[in-house]
Amino acid sequence: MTNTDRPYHHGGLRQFLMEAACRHIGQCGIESLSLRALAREAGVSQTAPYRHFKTKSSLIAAIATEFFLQLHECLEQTSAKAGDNTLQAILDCGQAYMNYALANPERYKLTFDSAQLDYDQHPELQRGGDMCFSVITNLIDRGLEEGLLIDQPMHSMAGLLWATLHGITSLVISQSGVSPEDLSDDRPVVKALKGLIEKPGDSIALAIRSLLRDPSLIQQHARL
Amino acid sequence: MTNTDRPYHHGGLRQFLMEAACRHIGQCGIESLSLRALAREAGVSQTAPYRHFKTKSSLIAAIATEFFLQLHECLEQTSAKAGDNTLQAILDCGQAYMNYALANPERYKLTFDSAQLDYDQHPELQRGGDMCFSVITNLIDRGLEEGLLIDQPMHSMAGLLWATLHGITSLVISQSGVSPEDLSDDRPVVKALKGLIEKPGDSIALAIRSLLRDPSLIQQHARL
DNA sequence: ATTTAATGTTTACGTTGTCAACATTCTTTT
DNA sequence: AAAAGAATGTTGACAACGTAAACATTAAAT
Repeated sequence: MTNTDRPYHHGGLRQFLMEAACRHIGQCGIESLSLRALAREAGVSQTAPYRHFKTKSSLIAAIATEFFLQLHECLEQTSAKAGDNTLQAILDCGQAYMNYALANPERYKLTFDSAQLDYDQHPELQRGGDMCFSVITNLIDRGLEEGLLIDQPMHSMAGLLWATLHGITSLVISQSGVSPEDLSDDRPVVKALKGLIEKPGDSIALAIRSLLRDPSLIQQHARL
Repeated sequence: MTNTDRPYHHGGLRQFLMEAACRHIGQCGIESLSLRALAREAGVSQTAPYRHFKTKSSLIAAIATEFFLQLHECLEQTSAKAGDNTLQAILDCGQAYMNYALANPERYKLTFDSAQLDYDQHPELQRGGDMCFSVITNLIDRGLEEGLLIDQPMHSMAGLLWATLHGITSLVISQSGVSPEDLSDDRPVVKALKGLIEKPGDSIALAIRSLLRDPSLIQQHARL
């Protein structure tokens, strides 16, 4: 007999666990996530979560998958808003990618953490990654068709763009405990990170410059 | 009384623990690193490691610090080898960064994992990062002085270059369980990663193109 | 009304990180 | 050479975790 008045069936335990886990991850990080603690918070026994998730890892995979779907939705909307302006769409999607990730830093980090997630065991994670990447590849395809981009393999340019966005985002997140106000000393690393944090649009624009057939086009979007 | 013939004093336990931990991390990842298991391997009691490291986290920080120092050494040597050719030095250091990281993927990942390491608690980690970054900033400074690079803030360009190298490296590492032979299906994500793995030099060259005052200079180093 | 399935609970195990107190031996000081 | 101090071990203990197996309750299906 539990010590609460909650009926025997929780009724929405799976959803509760995912939401509570997202809150915990956002506040305390993945390292201290504990199924037992989530079960206590839900007011159920410590092994009840195992009725909804085979393992702790399964819960984490579900959270990462959901994050991919949300990120994809955000990128699709951003791409659609830019209409026919391919360069604008690429810039906006880059900015949106970073904004979304930086609004959910722990979940973003988690989603690419091979210590926490085995993509081979979770095809839905592979599909989620594919969906997000397809927004980027579609825009690179358009850019190639229009002659906007240099004549390089689409996958190389899409891969580099993704790697750059991922790199900026990851570096900012890994230093996320340090706010811009704290970054007051004059260490070069700190100044570089401050630039990435405060003017990510400029960094993204500079990165995209490498893909442009006419690099001067970027000057309409950033002072480069 | 232990069940071995080892004298009471191990004699080199700290060094043993660091080396054994590096081997373990390289083979099985950070998630399953256990001080008790390392103590067993060393033939000492399970709390002996706490005479050399205040916490498990202290051991991990020591490993990351050592990695930074080794990476710095590698970058300094690579930069020196290129002599006066700044563009070549930047390209070579980019390649060296990736090569070194990809030869030690789990330690590289660990070194930037904010879930494992609190840089504020370990100033030696901050110094290690500063040292490595200084190789990059020195090269960017030279490039600016020579008129090789566009007229942008040094820290922005150095930050972007670092972020790009970090992004490529991190993405390749997070998919490191998938070898190029396995990447045989035609998913765009897989093709992009394959490109990053097989021709990192091209990706680095393409990225550096964005910083060059004369982008055509990169054609001497890659078919772009 | 009965059966099945979903979703809870209880009991248990092995493992972990870490603490405090004590033990041994190496180094330093007198 | 002896004593004191420091370094580095050991032992006993605690609280917590993830997970498994067996059992219990109730919601849904037949």
